[in-house]
Amino acid sequence: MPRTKATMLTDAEHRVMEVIWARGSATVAEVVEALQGRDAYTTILTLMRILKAKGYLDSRKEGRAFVFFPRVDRDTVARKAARQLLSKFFGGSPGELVLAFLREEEFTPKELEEIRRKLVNMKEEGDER
Amino acid sequence: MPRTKATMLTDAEHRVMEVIWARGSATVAEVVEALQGRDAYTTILTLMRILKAKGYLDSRKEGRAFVFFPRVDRDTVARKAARQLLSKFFGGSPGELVLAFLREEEFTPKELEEIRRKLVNMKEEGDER
DNA sequence: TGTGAATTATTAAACTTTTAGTAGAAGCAG
DNA sequence: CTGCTTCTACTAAAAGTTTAATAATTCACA
Repeated sequence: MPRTKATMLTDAEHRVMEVIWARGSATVAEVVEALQGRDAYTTILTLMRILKAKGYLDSRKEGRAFVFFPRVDRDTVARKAARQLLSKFFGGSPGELVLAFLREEEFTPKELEEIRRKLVNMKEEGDER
Repeated sequence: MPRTKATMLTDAEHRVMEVIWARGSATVAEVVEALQGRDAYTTILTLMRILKAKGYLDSRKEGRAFVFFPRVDRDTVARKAARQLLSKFFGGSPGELVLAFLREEEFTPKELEEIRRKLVNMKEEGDER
């Protein structure tokens, strides 16, 4: 039985993607710099090659170097990761996760206020229709 | 540079842990049965050995077979996984995640009501002090 | 045009994950 | 006690992850 294809970002890949999402695009050298030399140049190069193979990045030659840019946007990846977490631990329901955190009182007062406001807005919108 | 030790549950490990969390404890054979023969007996055995080495499970000999039981409870693991997701994608803030889902309106009305109620309770508790 | 710096390509080592086979121990059924 | 069944221990192979060195290429400029 072949192992099932892993589709999520690994930790190392995620570090690289964050840099490129933040900048819009980047060369290998730029990612290395942004990560403050955490990894060797060739390590980053390998990761970016893998990310391209996986479809997360694309690249075009620009002058001497390749410029890489995202093919998947951050929100989409974030949402997918969240869904996966939810399906594993929270019965697939975002509400369960929220309630788990609420139970632990792990929100800042400011966040709570923002969530309340948002909920009120949604209720009003719902009532109008 | 040695690679940084991965501490989270892998997918295969997670499947096994879910069975044992649900039952309280289980032998290898019981896990195999619960997973409906998805994996060979020895595959599950290997995973349970790894989980024991990682500290997620412990075991005691009982009759002919080993009975495995959790050393870490599900909520703790869930919360840790959630934290990791949050730190990767949502600025470490549970509120950000909630708001992301709220933006997408991915809650059921029942969940929304429950969250509202919970928020009101928390507000009252906060006001009393 | 040759040389040095930058960049990419190739290769791979060490470890983890996923999958499982085989050998051997240990208990139960006659 | 002898063989059957159950279970564990040992072993391992293929793929994925993380890390990086070395070789090859290419461009700029002296």
